[in-house]
Amino acid sequence: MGKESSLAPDTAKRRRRKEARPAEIIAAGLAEFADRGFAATKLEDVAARAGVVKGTIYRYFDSKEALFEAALKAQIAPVFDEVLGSLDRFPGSTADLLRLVVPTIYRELFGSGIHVLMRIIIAEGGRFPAIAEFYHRESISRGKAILEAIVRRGVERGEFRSGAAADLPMVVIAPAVMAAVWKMTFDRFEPIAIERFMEAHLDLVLNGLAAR
Amino acid sequence: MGKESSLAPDTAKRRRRKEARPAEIIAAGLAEFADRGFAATKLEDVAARAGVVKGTIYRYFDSKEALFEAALKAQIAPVFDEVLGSLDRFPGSTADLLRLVVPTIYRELFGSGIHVLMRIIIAEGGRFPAIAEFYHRESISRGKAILEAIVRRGVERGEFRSGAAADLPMVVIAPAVMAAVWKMTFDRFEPIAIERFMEAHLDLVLNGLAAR
DNA sequence: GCAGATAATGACTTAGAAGTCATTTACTGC
DNA sequence: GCAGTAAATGACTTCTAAGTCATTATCTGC
Repeated sequence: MGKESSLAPDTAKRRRRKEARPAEIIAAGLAEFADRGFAATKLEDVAARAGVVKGTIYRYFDSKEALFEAALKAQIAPVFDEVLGSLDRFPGSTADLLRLVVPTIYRELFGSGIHVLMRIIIAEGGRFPAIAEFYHRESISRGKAILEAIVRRGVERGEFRSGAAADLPMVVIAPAVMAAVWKMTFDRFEPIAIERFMEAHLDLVLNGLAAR
Repeated sequence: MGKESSLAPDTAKRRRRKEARPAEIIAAGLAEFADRGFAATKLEDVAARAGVVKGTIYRYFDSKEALFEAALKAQIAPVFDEVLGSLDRFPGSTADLLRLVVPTIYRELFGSGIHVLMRIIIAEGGRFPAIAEFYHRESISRGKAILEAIVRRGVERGEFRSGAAADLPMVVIAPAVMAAVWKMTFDRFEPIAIERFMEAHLDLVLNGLAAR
């Protein structure tokens, strides 16, 4: 953090921090957008949360919309690519591979800010097609490719049945999506235990794909 | 949709239709709320769509929020109850029962306005907990009960394995939820074929639950 | 320690949408 | 047909939040 040569560590009220501001404003914006939606979010609130004043936001972003798009793009991190390559090298069964990958997805979904992102995409995707398209291209389609590769591996090695489910590997991850949706809608009224849910998910999927 | 017939002798510009207005305004409101969200929806637009003027809305609803709640409550129709009773009487296997019930759910989800409702609940649930709670109580928890009854039947008759998936029957319907979410976010960029998706869904679930 | 340069501020303007209400007009019973 | 009524209107007020900008305070190099 910045420092000052007075008594309290950070007394100056107008610290100039050109480098740090955008990221702080983006983080504040993302949080506000996530639980209010684009239209209901006030830049005044975003500013307050970021520890600045509304006018400051306009030094770094042209408009509310520009901040919105910047915030979402900053959050969409394609971490998938390396996984695809390492699939070939995995030594165990494909069931074990799924037992490794599925919990990773749950951790990503519920540990990081991704389900926050999901809510925004669902809520605002219609009005910001560019964002939905970007997210689809950068994250969703890659995740899908990985799933396809895994299921194909299982079929090729004779571990999984071929059939309708193997042809549309998306269904394999559906319970995780449902859990995320539940978390953001009904969890207050009827909480779900993610750990148990994930076990049920794996139980269903591994048995559903397994060759007889 | 309910528009005025411009040819017919319906020229009067201020028809008084006390009975029909509320339903028309609600329908218009639901449509606008669904693709704009609560905050971004303008009552002026709702009025235009309903063929009235903004002031008229206030004859029937106290506020934008009141209209919103009325619209959602009108759409939440608990059609589940009779199903629960008829489960006992179903003659076939539990797999066949699911092959009957799952397509019904897909038809409900995609044929009627339910996935529209879903989007609103996801987008605005945080700001309108009363609505989310109502929807959960009237629809979700009943659907869940039905699923539980079906899976229990399968286990009791020795058709389904008992295990993690059978203990949390929610996972069984997850792919339908995912399909609905997909429809409202990425379908423009990468359309999914609901029919094929449903087959993959049933394939995965029936095999995943089946006793060995 | 001084003089630019510019990050940050907060008071301001503006736009747009919620909500109000006096007036107009269609319908009703007589 | 007429008078009373209330449904519907549209012009109005009010309020809120986006976006602007002249001023102020902090930082930098000298």
